[in-house]
Amino acid sequence: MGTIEEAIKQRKFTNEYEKAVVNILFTASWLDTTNIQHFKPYGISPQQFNVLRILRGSYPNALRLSDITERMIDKNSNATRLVEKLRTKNFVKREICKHNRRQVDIWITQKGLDLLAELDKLRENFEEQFKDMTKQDVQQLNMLLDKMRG
Amino acid sequence: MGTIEEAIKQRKFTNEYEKAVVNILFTASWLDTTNIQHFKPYGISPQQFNVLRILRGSYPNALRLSDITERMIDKNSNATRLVEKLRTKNFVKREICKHNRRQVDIWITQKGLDLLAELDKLRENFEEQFKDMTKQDVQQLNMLLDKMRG
DNA sequence: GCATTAAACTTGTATAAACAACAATTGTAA
DNA sequence: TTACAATTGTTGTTTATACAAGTTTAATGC
Repeated sequence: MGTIEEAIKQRKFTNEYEKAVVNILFTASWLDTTNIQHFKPYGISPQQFNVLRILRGSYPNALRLSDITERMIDKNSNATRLVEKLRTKNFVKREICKHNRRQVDIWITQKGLDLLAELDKLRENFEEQFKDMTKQDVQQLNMLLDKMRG
Repeated sequence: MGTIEEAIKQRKFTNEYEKAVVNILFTASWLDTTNIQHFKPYGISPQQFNVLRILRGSYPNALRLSDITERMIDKNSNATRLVEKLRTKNFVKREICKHNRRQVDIWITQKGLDLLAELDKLRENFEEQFKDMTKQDVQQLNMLLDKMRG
């Protein structure tokens, strides 16, 4: 795909910072599109996948909704609705917390774990294409993104 | 904000590639949220802003809808509807192309140019916060993102 | 205790994205 | 020329986002 200039047919940017912003947004959109296509046959969205992975991270312990929100990539998303979508598909279980009835405990189910195991394989293949980058490249990229957010 | 691990309260990733994917998506979401807030008082969305800037790039020449789609950050967006939104606000003008009546020519108006000039100031301030990064850092970041997309 | 405030979710609503299906125009080739 | 295919946009529909307002429960202050 080459440089961002080629990808969006733009010759010049005001400055390198502007270009980096566009580059990040474009790369994210590209990743998202790929993810959507990956997940579609399994009937989940990238955001739902994200929630499932968060819950796998705490398995076998439950998380509260607020924990999920805190850990989500897209903080603006509506965790209530994402969890409800996953619940109707039996990928997660939810229960009002006994000690504080305002809170909701959420677990991933075995069916959810099985789905993730299936998707893990797909994602390994997907990440294969990044192997042109050295481990050092990727570490550097992570460092620079962290630095950019301040 | 610090590292991505802090930002999404996650301790470990499967590997650095996985982490980079999450980091890009998270950073893009963060940028998008900021952009939405920037543009909201002016009644446009980040995508509409993107279209306006594309049209400014070709000003005073028109672009066809297909040109705009080709240059958009998010290729999945519906350029027809974005342009229509901008047209009702008089930021752009559109006309069926005389030579090929399937095509549509689109220009940015003076009102559109004025809006962008106003927003340019905001964005300069916004980019100020990236000045912790050296120019070399940003160039490196751009290079690595380009490399990641292959 | 009782009113207030805060916490933790949920719901409502307007707008936008995802993606397929459709329509209109032009190009091509027997 | 007259089907057939390809280009270029538009429209429909389902789902998701953005964000505000509402609901329920718990904590706090008098």
